[in-house]
Amino acid sequence: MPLVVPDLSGPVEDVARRLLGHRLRTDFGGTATVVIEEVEAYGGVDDPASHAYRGRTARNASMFGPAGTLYVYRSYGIHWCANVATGSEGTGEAVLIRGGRVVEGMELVRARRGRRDHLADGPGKLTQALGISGDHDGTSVLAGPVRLEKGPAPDPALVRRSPRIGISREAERPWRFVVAGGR
DNA sequence: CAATCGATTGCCT
DNA sequence: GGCAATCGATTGT
Repeated sequence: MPLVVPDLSGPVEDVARRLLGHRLRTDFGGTATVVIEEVEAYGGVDDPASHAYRGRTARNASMFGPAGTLYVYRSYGIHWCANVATGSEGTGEAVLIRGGRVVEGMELVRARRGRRDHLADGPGKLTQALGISGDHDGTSVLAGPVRLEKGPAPDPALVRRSPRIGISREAERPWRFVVAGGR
């Protein structure tokens, strides 16, 4: 019997890479699904680039939840960014879902985004495409309303690894994974 | 209590 | 390629 639930155990950078090819889906107001093509891993209190670095706070509490807990935070006062907590409860490790390709609910996504392309090729764009907001912070991607589902892993030859984007500290840690042809 | 600054995006030149 | 938009958690006085 194959595992039907995403495996979120193990080192966070391994989980991040594993999430490539998985799907993120929402059903409210219509169904929209994105295949994940870009992710970044963030560690817990030992990772200076992570929101969890300074310990548990009101904002980042979801990062410290059990694996599968959705951590949604506001970025630049405008956008929402979605992460999935991984590892053991209390570690603060999470994977930032940075980008993907819309495979279901195309017209719904286009309406939400107000444009016909570049629908989910960035963390803020992806959350807008799926209708994810702070309301979903703390929910589990294993139970919905925002669900993570297993999908076929991409060709390993197409997976690129690079430093994380948009951060000032510990920028050299190569914990960003992208499927080539994506961003 | 006031100041600071993003794990970004989209429109401008 | 440059930069404004926008807001709340975090940090400083």
